[in-house]
Amino acid sequence: MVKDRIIKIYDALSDRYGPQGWWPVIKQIKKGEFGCFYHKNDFSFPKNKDELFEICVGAILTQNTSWKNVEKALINLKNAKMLNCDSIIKANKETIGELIKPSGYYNQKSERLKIFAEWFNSLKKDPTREGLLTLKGIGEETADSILLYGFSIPSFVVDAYTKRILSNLSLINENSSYGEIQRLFESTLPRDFRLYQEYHALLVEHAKHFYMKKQNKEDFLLSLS
DNA sequence: TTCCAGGCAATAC
DNA sequence: GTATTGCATGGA
Repeated sequence: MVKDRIIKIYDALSDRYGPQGWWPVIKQIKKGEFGCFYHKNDFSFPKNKDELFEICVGAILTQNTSWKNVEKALINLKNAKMLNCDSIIKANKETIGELIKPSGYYNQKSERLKIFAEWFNSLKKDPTREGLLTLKGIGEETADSILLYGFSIPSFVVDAYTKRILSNLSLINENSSYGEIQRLFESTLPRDFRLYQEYHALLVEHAKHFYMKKQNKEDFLLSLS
């Protein structure tokens, strides 16, 4: 049964990789120097509103972009004292674009950050998925990441890795929709944001270890024939 | 040099 | 409704 395997896969990944501590947050290493860190076994993040905003910014910047590049962009913003909602609202797109350049698509992303900041600023209570999805630049995965890691609301995040792993294990069809995959997890697992956070992070970790880049994979297969 | 990365919106059919 | 394309940088 598929649902049993969803549980067993979590246990196996958890045994293999241990606690993940997502979402990584910026921390001061020493005076004037910042780094990005995970926080294993600590689910008390985000600690404040700026940190919450930072997680949302990271979720937008990491769209189709490696996290390493996003870190550079986040640290640029932090050094410029602009990793907060007010600063993003006040700054012009060109200024933001220059700082987030390492994360790619900087013209689109700087506009999307400004749209998001306006919305974030007028937020009175916890957001809904539907509300987030009305924003230009926020699709399903980004909305779920913001809900799950920013607001600690159990909304399972489905990304390209999740799809690839489940498809490889024949647990889903190649062309299953986002919603179908999300429902598979959400109808199987206890509704606990900590579990959802760890599970998604573990899938990404496993994919990074196990799945090789296309070219390397082909070379690997060729070497066996 | 080519390919890829923790997607999304606009456009085309 | 589903398929394709543009967006951009840095690392392997």
